[in-house]
Amino acid sequence: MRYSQAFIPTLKEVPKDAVDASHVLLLRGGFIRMIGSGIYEMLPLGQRVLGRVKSIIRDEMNGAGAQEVLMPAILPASYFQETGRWDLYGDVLLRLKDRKGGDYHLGPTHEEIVTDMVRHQVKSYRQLPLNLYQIQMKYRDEPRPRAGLMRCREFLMKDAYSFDVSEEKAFESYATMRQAYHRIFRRLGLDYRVVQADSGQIGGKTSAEFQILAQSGEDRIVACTACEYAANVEVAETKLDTTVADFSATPAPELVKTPKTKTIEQVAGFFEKDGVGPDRILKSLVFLAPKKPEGKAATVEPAEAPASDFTLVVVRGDHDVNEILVARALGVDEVHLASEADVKRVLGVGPGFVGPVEPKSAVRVLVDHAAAAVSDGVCGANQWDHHLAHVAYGRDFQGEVGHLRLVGEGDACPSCGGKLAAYRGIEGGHIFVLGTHYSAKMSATFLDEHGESKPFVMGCYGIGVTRLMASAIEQHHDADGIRWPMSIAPFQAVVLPLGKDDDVLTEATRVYEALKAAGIDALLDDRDERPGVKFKDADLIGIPLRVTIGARGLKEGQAELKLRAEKDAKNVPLAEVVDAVVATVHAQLGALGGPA
RNA sequence: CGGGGCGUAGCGCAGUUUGGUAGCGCGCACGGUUCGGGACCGUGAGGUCGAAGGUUCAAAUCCUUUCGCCCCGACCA
Repeated sequence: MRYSQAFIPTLKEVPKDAVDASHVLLLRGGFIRMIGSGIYEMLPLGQRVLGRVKSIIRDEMNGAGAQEVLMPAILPASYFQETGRWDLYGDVLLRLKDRKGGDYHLGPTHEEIVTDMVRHQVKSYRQLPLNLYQIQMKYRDEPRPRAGLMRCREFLMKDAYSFDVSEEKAFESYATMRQAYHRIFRRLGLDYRVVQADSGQIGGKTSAEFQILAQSGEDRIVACTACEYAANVEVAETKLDTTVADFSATPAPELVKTPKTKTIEQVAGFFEKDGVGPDRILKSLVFLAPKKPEGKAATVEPAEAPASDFTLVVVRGDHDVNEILVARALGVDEVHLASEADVKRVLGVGPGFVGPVEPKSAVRVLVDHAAAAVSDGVCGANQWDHHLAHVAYGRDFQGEVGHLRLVGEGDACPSCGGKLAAYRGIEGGHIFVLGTHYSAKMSATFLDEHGESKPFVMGCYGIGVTRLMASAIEQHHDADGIRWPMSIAPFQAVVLPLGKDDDVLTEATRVYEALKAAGIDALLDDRDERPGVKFKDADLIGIPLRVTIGARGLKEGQAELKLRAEKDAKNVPLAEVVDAVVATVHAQLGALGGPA
């Protein structure tokens, strides 16, 4: 491609709405443009990168035995109604009506549709296993789209679905996909971790997330520094210390006036003189967990919720409550932090002064192991502006003890006891064993070798394609711009002729043509621009290899070869520069584990 | 949905407090000089000031309503 004919609208200034590196650089580099909140169009450069990501995914999916299909983005309501997700999905589902008033929606994911496809066409165990995938736009009316391509309302997703005769076989399909995902993420040049995860609304019991490590990531994960254990903090475990407080030497509880000390920080500040840190403060949070009718969103008016719907959860001041674990302990789907008004109504005192010692109402009390181990703690006194010092679980308050907190940096690995390290991650892929969750609801069955009718055992496997494109930038950029991995760069090499000298342009064009002939995807910056502009643009859009040809070098028969990711350039005889580029491109692709 | 911020030329912004006929930088067009890290000089095109209503002799500016975007939180594959 000749730059003079290319549509690459780079920006010198940072668009004001962009914050994260990937967002800023995709906009500045002329890769994408926003059309509405969470809705973007791909400009030529973006489309090129996307094409490369897609082709790597296709390559590995096909290699793993999956077959590509394409399902509609616009779907009649009946399929999601069949499994109940028409109601469950709530506002996230983008709904529309056709001219006759019929209900439709844009597909947020396609389990129902693919299950329908298979139930109509597959009748025998002889036709299994089957793995079907598509790369297609997904639509979710996110409560808050953000960070450019990271969280969009329209986004490109690769979603695959496996169908097997048994749970055992389904796990084999799952393992195959897991391996394929490893190859895909590696070829994309991403630093990632596979972590245990919550299965969320999709359903199913076994799942793993492919988390791309990045400071800007929305997810928090922990990984063991000594073994393979890694998990999303939502489900992370730790080697539990189930020691219970030894209060034999603990003084009697003492009511202390603590005006205006509501937060842990303030309480710790107040009791600092007594040597009490956050790890000796008992934090009490009130959760509302109404049992909700099957398949319906919670309808209980908070103002009417009885005390029995509230739960007091006690954790150490330096710990955070894991709401998923609380919900699990209570046997409900989800819990919500109670409103301030509810807390006052039920416990007679506001947040900050609530405690587990003789609460005003008979609320259920759950105590985290670590909090139960505090032998001389401080907690809210259930009176305005008062805390209780010298309290201990077992003596001053009771409750059901369990694992309720978010695991974090420094906690003990549940599998080997080593130290866990905390990271932030971007969820790039998520793989699930679904079991018969969808097939049973949709009567999707086959006949096994005994002539018996059985539901398909399914798995599903997603990759956020557009999100991966942004993730790659989060991991590969510097102050000058993007540093694309060779495998997904919009061009593999850029040839920069400098100056107005006709001989320079002639020679640069010769090199460019030779690169193309050698199978290199090259860009020739033949624009009538000053050198600085060409350098800046090349760095910004992140082309991995740069061949610079100037008047001085040309006289000496030299070109300059520079890797975007490295600081220094080196001179290469013009006669050898094409070979050098070809060798470097192949070496880098090979290093990423792809075909060279 | 709660909190905060912002909508003025393609992009980034000033002007709003104290109403008076819309400005700067970049980009764009033309001419000239320049040419290895986003050059310089000159000329020029480009704006229903997010939208609607109101106050006023006069509204980007004041009042009301509304739409949109971003950030934090809630929520979320």
